[in-house]
Amino acid sequence: MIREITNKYEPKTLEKDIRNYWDSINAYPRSRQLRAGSTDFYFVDGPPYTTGHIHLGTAWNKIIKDSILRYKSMNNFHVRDRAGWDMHGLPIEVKVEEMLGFKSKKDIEEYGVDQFIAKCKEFAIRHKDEMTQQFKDLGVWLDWEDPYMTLKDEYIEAAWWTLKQGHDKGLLERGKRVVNWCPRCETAIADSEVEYWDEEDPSVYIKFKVKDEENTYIVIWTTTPWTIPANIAVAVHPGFEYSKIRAWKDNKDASEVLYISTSLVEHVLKQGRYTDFETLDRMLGEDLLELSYDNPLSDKVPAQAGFDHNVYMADFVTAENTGIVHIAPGHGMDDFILGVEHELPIFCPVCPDGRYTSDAGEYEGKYVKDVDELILSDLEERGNLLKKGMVSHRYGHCWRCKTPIIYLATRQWFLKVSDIKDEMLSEIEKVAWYPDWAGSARFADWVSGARDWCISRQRYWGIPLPIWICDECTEEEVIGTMKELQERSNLEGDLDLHRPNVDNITITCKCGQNMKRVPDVFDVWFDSAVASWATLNYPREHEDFDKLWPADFITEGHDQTRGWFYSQMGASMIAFGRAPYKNVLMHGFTLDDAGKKMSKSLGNVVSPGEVMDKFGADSLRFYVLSSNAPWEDLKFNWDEVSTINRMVNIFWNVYRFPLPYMVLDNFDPSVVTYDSVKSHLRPEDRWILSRLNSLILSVNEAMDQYNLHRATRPISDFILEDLSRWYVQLIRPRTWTEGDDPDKLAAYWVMYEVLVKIAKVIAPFMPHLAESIYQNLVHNLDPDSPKSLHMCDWPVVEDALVDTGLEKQMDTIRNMVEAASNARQKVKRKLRWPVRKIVVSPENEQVAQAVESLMSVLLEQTNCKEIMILGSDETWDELGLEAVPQPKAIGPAFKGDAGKVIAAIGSADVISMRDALVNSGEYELEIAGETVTITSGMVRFNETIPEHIASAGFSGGLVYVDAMLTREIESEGYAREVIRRLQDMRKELDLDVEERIKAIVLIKDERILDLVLDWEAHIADEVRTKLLVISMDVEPEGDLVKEWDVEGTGMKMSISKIS
RNA sequence: GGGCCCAUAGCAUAGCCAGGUGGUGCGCACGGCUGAUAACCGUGAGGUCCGGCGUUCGAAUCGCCGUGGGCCCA
Repeated sequence: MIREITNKYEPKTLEKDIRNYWDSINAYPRSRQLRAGSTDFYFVDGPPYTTGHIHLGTAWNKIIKDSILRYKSMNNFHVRDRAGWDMHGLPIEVKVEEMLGFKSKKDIEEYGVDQFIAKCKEFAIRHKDEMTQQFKDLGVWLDWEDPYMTLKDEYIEAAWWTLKQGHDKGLLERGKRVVNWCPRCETAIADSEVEYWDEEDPSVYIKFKVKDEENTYIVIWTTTPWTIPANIAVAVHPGFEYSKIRAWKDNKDASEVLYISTSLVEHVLKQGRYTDFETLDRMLGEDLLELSYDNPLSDKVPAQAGFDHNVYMADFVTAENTGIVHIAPGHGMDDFILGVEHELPIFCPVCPDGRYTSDAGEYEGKYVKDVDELILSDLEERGNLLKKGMVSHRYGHCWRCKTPIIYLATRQWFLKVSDIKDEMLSEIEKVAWYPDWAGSARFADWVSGARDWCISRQRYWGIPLPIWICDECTEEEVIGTMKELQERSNLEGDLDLHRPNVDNITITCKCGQNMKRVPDVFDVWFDSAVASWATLNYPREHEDFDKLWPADFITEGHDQTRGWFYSQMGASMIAFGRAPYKNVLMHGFTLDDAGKKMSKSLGNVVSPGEVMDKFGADSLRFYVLSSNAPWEDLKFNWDEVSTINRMVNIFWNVYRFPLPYMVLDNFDPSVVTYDSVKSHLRPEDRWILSRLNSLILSVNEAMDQYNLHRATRPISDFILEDLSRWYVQLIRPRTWTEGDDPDKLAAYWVMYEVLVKIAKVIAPFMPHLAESIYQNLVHNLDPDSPKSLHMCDWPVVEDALVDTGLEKQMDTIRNMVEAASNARQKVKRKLRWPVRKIVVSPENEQVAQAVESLMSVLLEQTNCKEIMILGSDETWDELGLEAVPQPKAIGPAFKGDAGKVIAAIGSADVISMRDALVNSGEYELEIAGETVTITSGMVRFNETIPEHIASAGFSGGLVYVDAMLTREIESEGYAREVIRRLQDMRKELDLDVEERIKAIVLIKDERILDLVLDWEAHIADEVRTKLLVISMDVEPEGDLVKEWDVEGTGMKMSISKIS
């Protein structure tokens, strides 16, 4: 049996019950198994990092995934969807360090690496479990029971195996490079781990003394004075013009000679407060090559004495500051490249912890970021400081601990991505990107600028680099699997592949000596990079990989362009030479309602839990899916969520509305079928069925393009506009009839059909609500039906039921009803009062036809007794016509008599005047016995509308509402006024629908009493009275007595229960 | 400094690719309905379509230059 439902939509309990039900029947695994054997749809979950609670963006991400997968599954795809977790890396180490109160790597070493690793693992697993629950609460169906986890052995093997492929292909390289370095974490960090924001730093102009030229200097500019001890060269642009100038401050005798870019001479001199200058020479950058200079701090940094300091050419020099760039090959990317090119010393006198080494002489032991002031005063002492100031500029920071990064030249392991860049670019074109520019513009741009990927980290909690190096002969070997490691190390059984255990495993080199593992771990981005095969347990197992890989679909936020989209592409190119995915949907970010990033410091963070608490998961889901195109940033707005919630609530009411009647009538959809009601379908029934099928079609089209907003918005429109505001209003009277009325059964069948199909259509987006409707309306009646809606097939569009012409007609009718209602307001006639007549002046034949075929709907919805349709040139004869004289035309023609003519036009017969002017263009007007002829330009005609008639326009023409009162209409109107008030009183007493009452109505006005009495029997029926007294002398008394003012007439009514 | 995206009423959005009188929802004001009723419906007021320049008979739409926001990079 169909059951009635609660009055209010209560998502929290409903959703919880549904999730419990899913658990109890194993709905998720069954729904997947059901499709085994069908076409596979291989989805790879971008693994969230296990640091704690999910935020709105993560929720949105999983909601998109879940909606698409549910849709695919209902469309008979066999969905593969292991959830994934990113569980290694510096972020977790940093959190654990914070918990343990650690400040540096020394603390970790003292605490014990094995214990530290254990803490990290515990942290990752605990958070994975917490986050799993939060995702489940959103109704997200992924394989939560058997997720892929980057810390598992089989996963680590996938990473190892991939690196081995890189090694075999000659793409793995160990080399000294300048890397982003976090001096707190004491590790290299990837470009993608650097976070930029504005910071105040010194802005200094420094003079380097030119060798063998008295009092002559090259002027450079820098924001990192601490790199001056490591200065090896300066660079100029070969094409720029430079000037050699003599400059002085007030006293020309104390002048200096300076080399500066010509265009910047004045700027620099202003900085140094020089008062005047003269140009000695001008030259191109390339002419500066023979200059050499002294490092100003060479007395403090003895190692500098051993270096030459010369000028070099570089294209990266810009015409800013001085046009000459200070080069420290140990401390800058460009500097390093220039240094390698010219075989300069890569001088890097800084330790991993950011303190100077003994190579830095007197600066040894000082933290580089602390010595800026000291170095500046040393420079000043030596007369090398031209200007010191401050500047606010973008500076990089470790994105975990927020420490400003420095650049250090260190030995690291690299994957030579730059070697395979072109292949990557051509693979990008083979992938379908949604939206297109995510791949063709954005991703392609990032890849074309890609540099070699530094994959080594000097840390603990990560996948250890599987590289073993011989102590003796420096032979390198990369291990690809655990089995390989067992063989090479002569160890048996499962090996712990994490640090520190794996650090102790040695293997024997060809040369007979021991090989030791390099101590580094992988950059954590490499972990998730291998997800598309690691989640299939490749290379340990091959079967799934051969069948499924590459992924059919992935989706992540646009920050992952440089992240997971890229890391996967890189790793896959190395391992397999092709893209690891076929379709990529890039989604946006969640921002606050002002479009600002949500952040703890701004205090504008909204958690998904908060939203679910207020409105439930389904409303949150529908909100994030419908409010934006997926690839646009979502400005979270509470009001909009609440609007969605209102829509869902209306849907709940729509669903609830027919249930009491169906229950009362024992409606059974297995007996009442389409065939049995087919011949009783009204036009509005056929209309809503057509709309329903058209809706499914548009949802299909949108979903095929992953356009979730274009799928969900029409659903919401359908529910509000078509179902709630129209269809339910239309069928209301039919549900009231008693007995086996075929007209009523037809309405039931249609409503049932619509609800069941809509439940299926909303299933991907609002899975809980959809399931609960399905359980009540389908599974509840038919135990053989699938146990869950999410095991059902997606509804097929029934072309035979689609009638777009009818949809258009209904649209017209609705506009007409609106116009009529508008016109009623103008004559102040409530809808409760019938009107005598509505006249439609249609714009074209289609509109007229719409009125003809949907006449019944129009009559009912406008509460009107008769509809009249005018022909194309016809005007309604009850409208008056008014002649408006045109003085502009009359004046010149009649001069002094114009006034008389105007007056005569006003009193002439309007109809015959118009007819004559239309037919012949002339009209004979009589003025005081004389006849004058006027022409058509002299008069304009306006329709005049009588007071009881109002008109309003609509998209297809004009409607006139004739609200003239007749006795019948007044009588019906007053009767309905009385009925409404008695119903109101019933409700106030909270009576049952079926309950019978006694009612007394006292109306002192005899005329109105008389009018109401015409409808006495009808009133008694409508308000279910056993005894009804309507009179002018029986005093109302009983359970509830009220006085009313009905259109200015006082009435007193009472109702009482009859026991 | 560079790449990509975004900017339309108080708020949120459609329209932009394929130029032709800018729609819709929320909120607001007024009104209606009355056994979906702590629900629902109608009407109305609200727009230099971010700014400027250009192309065109005509620009929210196309182009260029700015401004602001987002992501990514240097």
